[in-house]
Amino acid sequence: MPRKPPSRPPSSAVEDYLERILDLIDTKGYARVVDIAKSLRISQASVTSMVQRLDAEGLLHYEKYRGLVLTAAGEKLARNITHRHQLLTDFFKLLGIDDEVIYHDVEGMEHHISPSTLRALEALTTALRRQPALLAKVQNTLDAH
Amino acid sequence: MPRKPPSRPPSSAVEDYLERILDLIDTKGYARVVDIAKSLRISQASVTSMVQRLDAEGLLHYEKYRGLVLTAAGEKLARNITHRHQLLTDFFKLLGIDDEVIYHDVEGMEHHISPSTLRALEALTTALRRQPALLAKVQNTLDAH
DNA sequence: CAAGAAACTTTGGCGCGGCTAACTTTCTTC
DNA sequence: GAAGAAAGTTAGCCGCGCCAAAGTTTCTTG
Repeated sequence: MPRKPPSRPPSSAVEDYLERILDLIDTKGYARVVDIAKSLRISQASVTSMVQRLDAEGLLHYEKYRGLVLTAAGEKLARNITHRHQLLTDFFKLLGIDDEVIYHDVEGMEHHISPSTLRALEALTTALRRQPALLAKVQNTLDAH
Repeated sequence: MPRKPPSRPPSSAVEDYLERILDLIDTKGYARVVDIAKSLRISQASVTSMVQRLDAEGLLHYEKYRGLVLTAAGEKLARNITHRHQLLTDFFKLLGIDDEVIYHDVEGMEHHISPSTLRALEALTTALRRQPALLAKVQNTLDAH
């Protein structure tokens, strides 16, 4: 059995990179340094060094000048992150929050939600979808400033 | 009129400090460096330098070796932060999430919630309090793993 | 296939927010 | 009021995650 390095939980930055990389792969078939950089609005230099780090951590395979692919562990992690992002977005969408605001808030909050909190929000979202009257009430409260 | 420095929005660290400082003042009457340090589980040295910075930003008055008091601006900001923290805690409490988890999650998320999202959560919390049946349903879903 | 363009990497640097160690000031206690 | 304890400060350092500038590799195109 290969020895696992101690590995602390992924930082917010690591989660952001994985999320974008998976999205690029799912939509374009591959993830280039230049695209990751544009997507995250950071420099290519920053992307290169993070990609090297993610390779060292076993989350992706990186070949200098040639590109990268997620490992099984990296893809699994990335899918969890994406799922969490989607659940949060769905929940706030249900509350009628503006898309721009949702994007901003989810981007910041997603890294700090525990699995159990996420499950609770998921259950709540499901329950609320069946209570449009309640949601309408919330909207009224908000519209009344 | 004094010229306002450009001043970016407060960092998460700044918000954490203000939150603890206000809490100490409200409960003990004053906030000493040593207490802030214990409360945030960081060194006194770190607190000293942050306090100097908060003074420079006009959020508190600091007198070397003698202590500190919040300015009007600092207290107002701190109360907003505390209010936000409390709303989030109340909301998750309603969902039946474990206290430890709430504490952890709120600590991380609170810095990333827009006012409009906060208002929506507040309205939702109010509406949900009147729907114990719905909340029970959420609990059932969660208990069923 | 040569040469310019585009992509990528390396190097060195910076700000933030922490730290320890050493020092100074203030408080306490006898 | 002297001396030790406690609180506070300063100096110097570190890791993270970003950057610009310069160098290297790969792609494109006439």
